[in-house]
Amino acid sequence: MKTTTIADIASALGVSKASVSRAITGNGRISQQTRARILNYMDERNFRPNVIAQSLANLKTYNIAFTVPGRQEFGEIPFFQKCLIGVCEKALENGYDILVVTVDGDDISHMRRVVENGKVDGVVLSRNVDGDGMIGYLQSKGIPFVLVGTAGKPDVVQVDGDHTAACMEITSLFTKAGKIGLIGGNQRHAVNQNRYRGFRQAAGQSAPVVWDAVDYHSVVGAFEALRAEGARAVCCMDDIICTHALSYLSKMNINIPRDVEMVSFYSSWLLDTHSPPIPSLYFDVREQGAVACDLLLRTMAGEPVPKRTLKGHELLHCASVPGGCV
Amino acid sequence: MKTTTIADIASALGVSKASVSRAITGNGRISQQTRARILNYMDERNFRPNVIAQSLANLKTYNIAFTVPGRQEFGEIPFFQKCLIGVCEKALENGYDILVVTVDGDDISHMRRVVENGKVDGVVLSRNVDGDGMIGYLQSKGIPFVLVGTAGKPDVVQVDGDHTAACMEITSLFTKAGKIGLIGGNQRHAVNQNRYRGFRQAAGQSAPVVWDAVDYHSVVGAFEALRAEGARAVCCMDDIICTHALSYLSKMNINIPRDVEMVSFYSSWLLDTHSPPIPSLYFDVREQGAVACDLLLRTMAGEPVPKRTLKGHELLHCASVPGGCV
DNA sequence: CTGAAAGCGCTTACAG
DNA sequence: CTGAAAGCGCTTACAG
Repeated sequence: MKTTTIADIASALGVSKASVSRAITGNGRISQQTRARILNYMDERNFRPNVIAQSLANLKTYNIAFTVPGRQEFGEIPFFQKCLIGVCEKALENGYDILVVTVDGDDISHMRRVVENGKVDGVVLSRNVDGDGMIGYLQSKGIPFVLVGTAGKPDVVQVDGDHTAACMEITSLFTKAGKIGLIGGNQRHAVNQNRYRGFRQAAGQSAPVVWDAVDYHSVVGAFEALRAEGARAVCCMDDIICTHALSYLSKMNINIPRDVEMVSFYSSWLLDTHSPPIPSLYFDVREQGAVACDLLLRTMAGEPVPKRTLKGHELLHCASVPGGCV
Repeated sequence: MKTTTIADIASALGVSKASVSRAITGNGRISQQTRARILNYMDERNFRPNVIAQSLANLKTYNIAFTVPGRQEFGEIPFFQKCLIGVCEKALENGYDILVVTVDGDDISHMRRVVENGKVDGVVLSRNVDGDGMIGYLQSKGIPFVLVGTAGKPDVVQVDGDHTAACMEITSLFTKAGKIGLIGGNQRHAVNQNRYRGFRQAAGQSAPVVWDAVDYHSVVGAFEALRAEGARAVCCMDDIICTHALSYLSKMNINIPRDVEMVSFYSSWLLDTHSPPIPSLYFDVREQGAVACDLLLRTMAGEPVPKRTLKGHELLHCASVPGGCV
């Protein structure tokens, strides 16, 4: 079926294409009357202007790129889904759509293609890995972008939970219980560095830490190492690590809290229903995505925006903290 | 900075825009020599044609829509991420990008907008919920689409795991153990209906089933109801249900396999590391996404494709099946 | 307030 | 094989 264009509706109404366009965009001078008549007619026919043509005329795409890790690093956590939804919600509200761009390790070729093909007006980065050239590339292209997460560079607009403060807060609840250890994840991830920092601030320089626990076996190894150093409480850097650890505890009949205290720096429905529930930190990732997208849109509109936005957290399952929370 | 166009490179090389275009697309007659010269020059300058302009000229967008549920139904499983990655991989290979479209309950307005604005050439639907008007809408618009999942309508191109066969297979491993019960999820989901069917085929008409266990408490209620009916083995329709159940068992000190056998119709890294590991079904969702996208691309190219593609599954943790697997 | 015309960057018949 | 021209569907100065 032939698609109808503004030319069709113009001739049907006996006006010019220009007037139709003005009715649609609201730009330029046009009488309320003819505008209403045109809009009304379009509504009846359920006409929608072709966005591609608008894009070409305006040199804007009404698309925003959102990065997700490629197949290797995807993981089993729904982080990216949640963030994506937040970004999507805000984008759709403003007439923008989200284009997904996969990033495999340090390979940013997909982003290059999308940017250089002129398919997006801006980008939302999720979870920055230090060392890939993404940020430098986007800056060199002068394309607006916002990061959900943390980057060392202070000139990058970023939105994140305050992991350092949150981890310090939850860790400090256990400092009187005895020695505390930390099972850390991938050391390259910026977010893990922030969590580590919070842990150190509360637990002190001598508290034992094991990095790069990325699967069941390395978690078990880390846990045993910490126990060997006399840890009374074990902090897990995220919910996956914690779940692995809990599954090991259950297998070995190690009791919480009698034999060890467990803490997680990241919540999960799994930890909520564990018995006993594990104290953990909750961040609203969907909200962070929405805020990031909002900042991006405002940047694209030329408004000034704060460089660093830190969203709050919640402390879950205080009841499981010996002595309770403050 | 002024963006460079094919006109720029044409004049720089002393040829016409038409030749440059022919060099890019490979369409039309052009000598190997000038083609190579043009391509070479473009490479050096790292020139990429503006896709938006190509879209308008070709009346193609090189975009594919991928649906995800909006914030209410998102859930804690990474299903959509995984599927999305598969779709993305295949799309990118073929020069297409993925546009994310959220669907909230029965509200398909976002899809309408994207389609009627002419922003996509085709769509990949994930997880169909019977009753929303999505399929009917897309058919009425005549836009090509493929479903990852199952729909009742035989004229829809669909890709899915063979849940019915898989659930029948795993259920039948427990039929001699005694009475089997099933904890079901949302009854409206097509995939759940398929799983139910497989369960029925293996367990028989009299086996007890409880539907709509959607959170910890309803799962516990369902579990107790089945036990009250004398179930020796309990099948969980997915990994979330199963994890909730396991967490209840652990709390109540109910032992596997002494007190009850547990089975899950959907795998998860959580079940893998549970002690003992829970027999479960594994489907490669990323692959399903890739296959769906491939079928869509072929449909758009006018090739005939099979209406229904059923991908295989794996049976995980047979060792936990009493008597082992066949 | 309204229309005719040029332009966004590319493609593709149509003539050479 | 190559170029000049028209066209994809919309927008926006520029004149009325």
